[in-house]
Amino acid sequence: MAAATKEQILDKAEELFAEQGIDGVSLRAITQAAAVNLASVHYYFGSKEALVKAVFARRLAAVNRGRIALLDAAEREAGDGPLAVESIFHALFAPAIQLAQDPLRGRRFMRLCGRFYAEAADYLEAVFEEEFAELVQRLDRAFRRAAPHLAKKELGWRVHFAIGAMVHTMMDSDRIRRWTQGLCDPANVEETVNAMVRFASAGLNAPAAGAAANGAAR
Amino acid sequence: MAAATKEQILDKAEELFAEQGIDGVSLRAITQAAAVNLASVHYYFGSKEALVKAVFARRLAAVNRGRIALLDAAEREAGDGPLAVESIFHALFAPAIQLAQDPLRGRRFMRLCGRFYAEAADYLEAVFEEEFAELVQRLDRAFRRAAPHLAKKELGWRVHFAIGAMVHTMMDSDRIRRWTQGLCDPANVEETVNAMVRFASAGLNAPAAGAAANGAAR
DNA sequence: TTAAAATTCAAACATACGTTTGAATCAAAC
DNA sequence: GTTTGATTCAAACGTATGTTTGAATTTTAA
Repeated sequence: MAAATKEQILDKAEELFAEQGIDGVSLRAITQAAAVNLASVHYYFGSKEALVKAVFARRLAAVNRGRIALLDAAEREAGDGPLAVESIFHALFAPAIQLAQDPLRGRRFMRLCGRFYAEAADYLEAVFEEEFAELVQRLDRAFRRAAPHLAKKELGWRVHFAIGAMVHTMMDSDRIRRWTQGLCDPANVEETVNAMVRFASAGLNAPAAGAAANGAAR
Repeated sequence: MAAATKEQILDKAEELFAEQGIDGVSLRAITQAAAVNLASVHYYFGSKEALVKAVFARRLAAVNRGRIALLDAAEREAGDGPLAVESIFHALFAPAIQLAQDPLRGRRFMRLCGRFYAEAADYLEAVFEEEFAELVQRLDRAFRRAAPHLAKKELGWRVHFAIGAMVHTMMDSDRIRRWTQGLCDPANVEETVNAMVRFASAGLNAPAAGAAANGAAR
């Protein structure tokens, strides 16, 4: 029963942070929900800030490891041939959206991840830079290989937009469901990822700047 | 010098909220930055919550009015002919990104808008629903007209993703600039909106679910 | 069983917060 | 010049926060 307290704190913190944001949740709320003593947080983590980092690090590393593994596999499979934009986006999206499959904790952490990324709290920025450094490099190289016809500027914009689509989906998975009366459900991981990959890939390969609007062509 | 205090409070609150989030900013910080007395907030607004709503409402209504005006113009121009997806997205994106043109206040509010949308604070939810009700209906109708070949589900996903791209750009306009070493600059409104419209339009018109990944075709 | 370490606990600490108060100051009207 | 209302001000209120403390309790090991 030793480390159980630590885990319970992490679990409840993750849950409450996702629901109410980091600033909106007090240590008292966390410890009460976890049925542990208030001082336990400082005993195990040292400070609230350290707890936030721990909550964050517990899952993000795994997600990014999953992404890089998928990227490895895609590049290995492509060999010397062309690398599909679709497989890069799949590697980027799937491990994150996958979190939604755990109906309780995963879903909440997905939301929290998006929130962290969106809020970009001061003291988390460093963790971010470190945690994403390798992935960013890998993605950059992969996209440049998969879409060599794209100017650096357009590639930058479009990858940025694609990440926006992902983060938005991670952050508020309920809005899309409400808005479409349940038709689009982020809990359906495969469908969500596929829709996202199709959207992002088509967006990445959009006609270049010069082309004028040409209506709703198929 | 009467209403000047009120405006100063709104300005500084907007600025600080955008930088540090709503919970992260105290009334003392706001009033000190605005060089007004702490009690002024309650004198003019009644509570912090009311101040937040005021900050929010001051600009969001204008943005959505701009969107609907552009939508009106696009539909009028289209007449009975086809309505271009591009012009719908332009109506949705441009008034929001336009905020970036004001190098000080607008930029900050753009970030704040994204933050509001992302955080979706409890007591703002109602304001949101009300403020966006008309726009959502108009967009829904316009997209169904411009892209009648799309299934409701796919349309839902893709519009959701496009909004994600926009919100992400609004929320952290610095990350894309840093990431691309200044190549992509959201302060360049026209370029940003154009890139976003191209991306979203191509994403909306992506091939349907059945089509397998076919590499980086142009 | 006993000693030592790890963990839990209730209580308090200092600080920061949103809010309220009532007097002081200012602006304009008579 | 006096009066009235609007505005500003310093100070305090009550509460909630993160953190610390030191004793009580449990666990571990010999």
